[in-house]
Amino acid sequence: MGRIPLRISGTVTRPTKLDLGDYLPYLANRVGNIIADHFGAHALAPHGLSIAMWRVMAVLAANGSQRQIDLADLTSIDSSTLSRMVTRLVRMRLVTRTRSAKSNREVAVELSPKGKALVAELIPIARDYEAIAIAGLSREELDVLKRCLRQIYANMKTRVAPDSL
Amino acid sequence: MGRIPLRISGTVTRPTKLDLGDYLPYLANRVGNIIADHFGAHALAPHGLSIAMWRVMAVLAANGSQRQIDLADLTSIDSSTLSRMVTRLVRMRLVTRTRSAKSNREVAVELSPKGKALVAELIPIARDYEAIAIAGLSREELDVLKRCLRQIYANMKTRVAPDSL
DNA sequence: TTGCATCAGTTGTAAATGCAATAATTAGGT
DNA sequence: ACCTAATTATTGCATTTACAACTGATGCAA
Repeated sequence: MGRIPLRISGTVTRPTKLDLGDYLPYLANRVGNIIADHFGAHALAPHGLSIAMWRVMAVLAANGSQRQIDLADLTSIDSSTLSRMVTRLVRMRLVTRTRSAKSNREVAVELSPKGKALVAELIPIARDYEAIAIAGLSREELDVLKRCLRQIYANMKTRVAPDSL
Repeated sequence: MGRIPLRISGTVTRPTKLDLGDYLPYLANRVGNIIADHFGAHALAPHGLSIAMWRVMAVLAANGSQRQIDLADLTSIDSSTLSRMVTRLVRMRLVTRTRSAKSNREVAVELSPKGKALVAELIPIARDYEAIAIAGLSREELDVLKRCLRQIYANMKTRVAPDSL
């Protein structure tokens, strides 16, 4: 993994600045957060939902009934946090939590009718925010952008979990 | 902001699923977080630093001495959180906090020599992680990617603060 | 100058988070 | 079948976080 120090007049020098405006992880994080913050403040907060809760509901809407551990994996939320979050969502009558049929230690989390209705209401708004975000980008640029992001995620994912090594 | 409902045989139907794998805010967030997590676990944790702390130090390295309120703005960290964080960084002898010369209510946060040394040590590692992330992307794709991310951020930024409106 | 608004930073407090430990169940090997 | 290991979810607890209230300092208008 060759970081090559530049050698100037016999002395090894390393750059001591990182131009954050050109640093990909920073750019990606910033973009992901600013969109989420706007959507959260305008669309989610009125319903008492956090961004994390929204992600859970979106995953449930897209993939159907899930075990908590799968939800945790798909949303990158710690399973203990998720457990308490599902409790809250159940209290809000947005999801149901039932013991799985085939395995008594598993739990099946599912959108309730009320949850489905709310997701259906929020999805177009989420799309609106995406549209605002990508304004001015061409179809081709957008394709490249998404493909690259998927590729990068795959690159990091195969690089094993962040805690191993 | 035209979300166009599709009208099928007289009934207005709205899509009730969001394909997260094709949804830009999700993709961006996921990418930003997975890189940060890897870097945090491998490079930062051994030094007792969180990702938020690293961002503060990177900003200080790039932009020099800053007031806390500016740091808060540049890093998107709440000013109260930042206040306590700077206290920790001072205790670790990585930054200094001195009363600003021209205004007795302001504070000037600056990297200490030890902080500078640590940043200089970490920057090449940060670059390594960026390199791992973008493996397989062409120069052109990378340019498009970064340009698009900058554009998107600008789009959202002009859209006023997330709490106004 | 005086009074008031604004600004930078800190602190109080309740809620949320993540790690570790635990309970409860299932899977696998011999 | 039996014992052990692995899996899933929950809870205890210390840390972290964000919002609000507050302190102190500065700016500004009359």
